Amino acid sequence: MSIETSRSLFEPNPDQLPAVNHGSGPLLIIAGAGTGKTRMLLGRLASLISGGARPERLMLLTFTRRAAEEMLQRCEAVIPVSARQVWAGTLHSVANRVLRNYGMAWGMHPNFTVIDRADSEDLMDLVRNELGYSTIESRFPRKTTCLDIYSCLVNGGGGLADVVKSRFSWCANWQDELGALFKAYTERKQSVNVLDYDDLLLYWSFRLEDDRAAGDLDGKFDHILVNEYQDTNSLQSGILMAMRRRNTNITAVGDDAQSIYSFRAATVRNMLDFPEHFPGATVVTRVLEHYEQGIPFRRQAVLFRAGSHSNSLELELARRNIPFRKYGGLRFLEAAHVKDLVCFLRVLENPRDEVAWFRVLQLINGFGPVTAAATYRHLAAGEFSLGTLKSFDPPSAARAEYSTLEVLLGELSLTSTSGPASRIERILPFYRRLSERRYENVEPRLRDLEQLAQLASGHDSTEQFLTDLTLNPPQSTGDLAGPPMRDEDWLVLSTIHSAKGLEWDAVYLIHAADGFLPSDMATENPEKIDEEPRLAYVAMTRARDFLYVAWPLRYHHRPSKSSDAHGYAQLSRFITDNVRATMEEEAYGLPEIQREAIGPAGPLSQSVAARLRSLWES
DNA sequence: TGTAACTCCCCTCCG
DNA sequence: GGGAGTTACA
Repeated sequence: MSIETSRSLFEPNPDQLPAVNHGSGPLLIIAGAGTGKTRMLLGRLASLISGGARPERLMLLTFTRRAAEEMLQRCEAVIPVSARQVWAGTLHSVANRVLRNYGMAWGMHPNFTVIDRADSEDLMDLVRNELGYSTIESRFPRKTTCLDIYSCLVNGGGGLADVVKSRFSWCANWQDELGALFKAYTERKQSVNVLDYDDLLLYWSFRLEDDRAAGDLDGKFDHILVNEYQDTNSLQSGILMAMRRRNTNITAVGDDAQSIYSFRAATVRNMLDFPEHFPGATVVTRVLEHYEQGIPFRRQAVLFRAGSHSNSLELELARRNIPFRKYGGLRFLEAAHVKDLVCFLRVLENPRDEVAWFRVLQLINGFGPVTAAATYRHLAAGEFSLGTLKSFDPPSAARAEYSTLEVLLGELSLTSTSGPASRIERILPFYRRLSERRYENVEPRLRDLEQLAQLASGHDSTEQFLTDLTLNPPQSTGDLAGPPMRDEDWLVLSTIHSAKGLEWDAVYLIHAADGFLPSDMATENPEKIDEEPRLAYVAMTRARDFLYVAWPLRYHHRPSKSSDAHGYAQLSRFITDNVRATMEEEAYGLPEIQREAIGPAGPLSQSVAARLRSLWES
């Protein structure tokens, strides 16, 4: 990257100077889309460092991984060494860092495993089964719902009764059972030494309730900078307030029209209340935007509401050999075979990890939930020493495979094979035999696993590798059309949520039709309905110069199993043609499918956005 | 009693 | 492709 371009990533325009050069004390910057909020925040960071602030005493927080990645890259381009010392990343990853650094002193078990959403659901399910709730006649909420309620409760505050009543009213009959379930879930996490995403924040937050600990931690950071502040929930803003109990240097930027994370209990209130939470705050509003044909693929993006909305488009793109990358939707780590292998590593690292044991053990033919539970009890009786596996007696049909597994785990626990990559290499042959029985076509799966080993080779310790994988998972690799590295140009497909904070020259918003956007899944209460126009606003304002809003004139219902279902195919061909035409500088033909196509349109997208805005501001 | 195999049904968004 | 529910087999 040349010096000019890297400088321009930071160079604030005159409008932004007051914010960038703000002295001390709390500062809130409210600005709309496309006004360079991130640039302003990075400009401020650079100005703090050049003014003598020590990078390791600065915290730079965001709410999505992509935003964090982008900020870090831009940061490193200008201040390479210093940027790496800044405590930068998603709130969750910084929480992890805080807990790994100070957790021991706070009496935490040092080797905790961070579990992702799917693992949390499995653990919740385990506890739910034990309490006998899964066999109750009238249906108890399913594990996903249970975890949603739980998460809402801890992130948003308020009591169980309130949360259930206001957001999960169909579960009102189960309030007592839910309370008992959550208690058991919490205790179980502690006994098996795992932290879920919420715990990362909760542990941090609880620790801050202690005056001395809070004062201590507060004193370690001179400035805290927060991006996308409108997406904080009350747990998160509580942490920020506690971190600024004495030192009041905090800078937050946000856009009240862009709050789209209510399912994470985020509330715009936090931003509106900023001046109250941080007395003496300076509030800056306004600002600017800028401009710039023959647009390469990578400066174009196709956006949609739900991951599955692009399925047919992906086929069409692959058929025409247009390279693309998809963000959001199914991730690498959610693939069953990747999870299997990760669970091997997890039991080696933390033998108390019940969920991981269940997964590993049930790979064996003849092992179901009951035998797996018996094995775990046996392990527990032996203080979780892997050696006790030998003395467990499995059903006869499973004996041979069980003993292979037991020997393998024994070998892997030796220090000579402690690196994650070498462990994966040793597990693979065993896993290959198991998966040839389970899956039709194992080759692509095994390639994924080699990719995993590749990824692991960058880490010395298994614990560090597992944590990194959970907090910063790789994007799906199977989604690349054509040979991935043939050229550096690819089209971006992304859910609207994952596109937040990013911009492209040309944006195609597809399935802008009732039931898709707004989504028919989001109608249970007024707040969620309000959020849909905000999402549309976010999607449209990702476009710098060209915005296309497209939807099929007709959806076919229920011809299931066919990729032509739902009128997707026609839409897909239209988008594919246009993406290519845009890249080749041909005419931008607008076939009949596009009713209210909106093109050359920096300002126009803004005006449409403004019109939408009036929907919820009135 | 526990496991495997079959069916049907429904498929958010984030860390 | 996975979850929930049912059924057949050891």
